[in-house]
Amino acid sequence: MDTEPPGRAPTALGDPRSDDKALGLLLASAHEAARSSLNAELRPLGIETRHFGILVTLDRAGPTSQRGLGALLGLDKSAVVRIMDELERLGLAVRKRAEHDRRAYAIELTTEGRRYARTSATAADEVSARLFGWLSPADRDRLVTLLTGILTRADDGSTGNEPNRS
Amino acid sequence: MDTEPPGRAPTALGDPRSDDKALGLLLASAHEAARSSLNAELRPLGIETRHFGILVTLDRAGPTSQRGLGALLGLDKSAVVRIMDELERLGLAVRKRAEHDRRAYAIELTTEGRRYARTSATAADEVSARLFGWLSPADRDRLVTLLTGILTRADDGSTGNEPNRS
DNA sequence: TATTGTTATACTCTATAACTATA
DNA sequence: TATAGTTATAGAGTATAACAATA
Repeated sequence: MDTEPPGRAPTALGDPRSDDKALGLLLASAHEAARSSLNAELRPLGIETRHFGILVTLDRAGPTSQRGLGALLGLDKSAVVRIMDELERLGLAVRKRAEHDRRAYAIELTTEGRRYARTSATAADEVSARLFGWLSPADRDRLVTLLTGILTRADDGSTGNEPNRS
Repeated sequence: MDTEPPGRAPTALGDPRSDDKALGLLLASAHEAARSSLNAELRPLGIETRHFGILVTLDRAGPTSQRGLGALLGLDKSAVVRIMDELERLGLAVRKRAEHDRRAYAIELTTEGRRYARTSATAADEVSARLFGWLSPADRDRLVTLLTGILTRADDGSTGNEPNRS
């Protein structure tokens, strides 16, 4: 018989269909669970979501500065430094100097890094298939529209707490 | 006709309508922006989202044990200890001993705590109106269904990876 | 033995400020 | 002056393990 969803109880504060606090909690839970799932899938590779994002971005966009990576992924520049330190120590990416601007880097994937980018993308696909695969194209489109609407409205009025406007 | 989404670039990794990684990033961004908005609104009261959740829950459910609060809000018991320390220091809640179980507390709001619970709920309503008020009942229903589906599918498979031997 | 709560610890994420070297 | 990157630091979220008192 149907028991309550285990562990987390997204409706604990009320019904998210009518209760804003419960809807916010549901949003938080879905995000946290999704990230946790991806981390679990990436664990055998020895990387986590933060590395994954940069690997995939570099594999896609080619050599990029740290600031560029931060802008693409919504990360602070200091966060990119830390993640890049880890990726270099893992031998997956290298900091080469940009030719035209000696302040900046042109971050490149190593051969191993490119392999990791693709292997981890495949691993991530398995998580995605489970989490998002059941969505019809219309469902998915709707979800993106709804989330984007919430995001832009939050960013509008959040007391000038602008994220990465650098 | 469509220009790029402002501020954060949730589509930086790709189009979330077709790219799973971008959809995950969008989910993260929406959550983070929502929490940030609520924190900004609660700041004048001197509390944050974590206190808000407990205040509202206590105001609604009446005296509750710490473990009960954690279960309702998806918080670890050690997290509840920390938040309760803060709420007691703020004079908003008190730890009374449960009558039937001398291990447990029956956490109660103070008069001031009840006032805070309602004032902060009103403040939260303003955030909610901006973030969620534009959703039609059908939109909202759909969003809840989609997020719940993602959450349960994530919780299903992500914890099975832990070896967790005894 | 199991559970409530406490403490210690640790890792992640986010954010800021101060600093360097270039531009 | 402004920008790319580095470093240090801090707060918040999440999690676990060890422990005392009680069930």
